[in-house]
Amino acid sequence: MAMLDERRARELLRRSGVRRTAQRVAVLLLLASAYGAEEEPRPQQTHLSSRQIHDQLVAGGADIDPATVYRTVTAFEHAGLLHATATNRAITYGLAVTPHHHAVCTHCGEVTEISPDELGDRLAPLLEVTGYSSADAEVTVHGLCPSCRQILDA
Amino acid sequence: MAMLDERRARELLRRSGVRRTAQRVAVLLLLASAYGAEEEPRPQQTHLSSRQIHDQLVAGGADIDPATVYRTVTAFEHAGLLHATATNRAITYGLAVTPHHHAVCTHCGEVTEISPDELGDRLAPLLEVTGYSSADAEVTVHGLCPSCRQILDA
DNA sequence: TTCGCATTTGCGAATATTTCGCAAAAACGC
DNA sequence: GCGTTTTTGCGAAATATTCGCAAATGCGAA
Repeated sequence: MAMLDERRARELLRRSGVRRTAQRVAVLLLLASAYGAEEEPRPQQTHLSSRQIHDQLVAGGADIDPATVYRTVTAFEHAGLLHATATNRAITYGLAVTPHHHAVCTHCGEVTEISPDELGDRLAPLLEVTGYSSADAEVTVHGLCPSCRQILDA
Repeated sequence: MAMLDERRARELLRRSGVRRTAQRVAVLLLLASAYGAEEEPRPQQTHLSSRQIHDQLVAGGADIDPATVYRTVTAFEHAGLLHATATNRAITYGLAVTPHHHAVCTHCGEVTEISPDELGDRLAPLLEVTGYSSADAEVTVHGLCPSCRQILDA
């Protein structure tokens, strides 16, 4: 189900210059599994807050300290493994293994994934303007999702 | 210097269906002034955290409670006046009077503004994919800014 | 493998941050 | 102006985040 198995997770960490520890692998796998299959009408939560990460890991039987989660997401973000998004009033983290993109509704907070395929080369012109390289850039669209717009228009 | 004077701020609040109070006008003006002129080689900070907003207002002689700032940014964000971005480890807020766009460096946290003009119609095709309307959508690019990429490549 | 060094973890505690309830104050429509 | 509704400040509680340090772990070299 997950796009990332234990083996890949390990390699990813090594390549990213991050020491491989049980805790870090766990965080990585959890975030990977959050991506899961995408068959739901409304995508499930792909981004998790530090607290959610900790809670879910503990619920899954892992033994990890909250402080470690904080340190881990910080390290991961610096290594470019994660991507932080402001959702409602919390910072949530999503896997950034492959550049991918999001649309975040400013009203309901829902995060919709946009695959690079869907985006095609519509991104390149936009990046040109910024000087960022498309290799490691991600785009987040903030706005009203279609359903919230309907509600608010009423 | 600011793109927003007292008069405009008031009108903006009214149109947004937000009650006009001294505190809210102050927050709005502060964020507007954060935009300032854009002549610096490195853009100054255009997005502020709740704490920064409070500190700067107090430093400027205003009398406002931290709790009010929290409530205000929440209200503003809902009204579509602000836009939240995850920067480093904090949520920061920037004015969203006119849709505008950002590039956030995941390494140094710097936020670069992209004007709608610069973007031209490069945005529309991207929004098509999401179903979001271009009227109220903003784009944030996350990645390595050119200078951080150089540093990290070394 | 085993050893040694550098990094990471957990823990406990110190700090920050954010939310809440409530009474007083301020805004808005009439 | 007047009454109603919303917002504010305050104090306190609930959460969240960071820190220091000793023990544990990972990783490269021998």
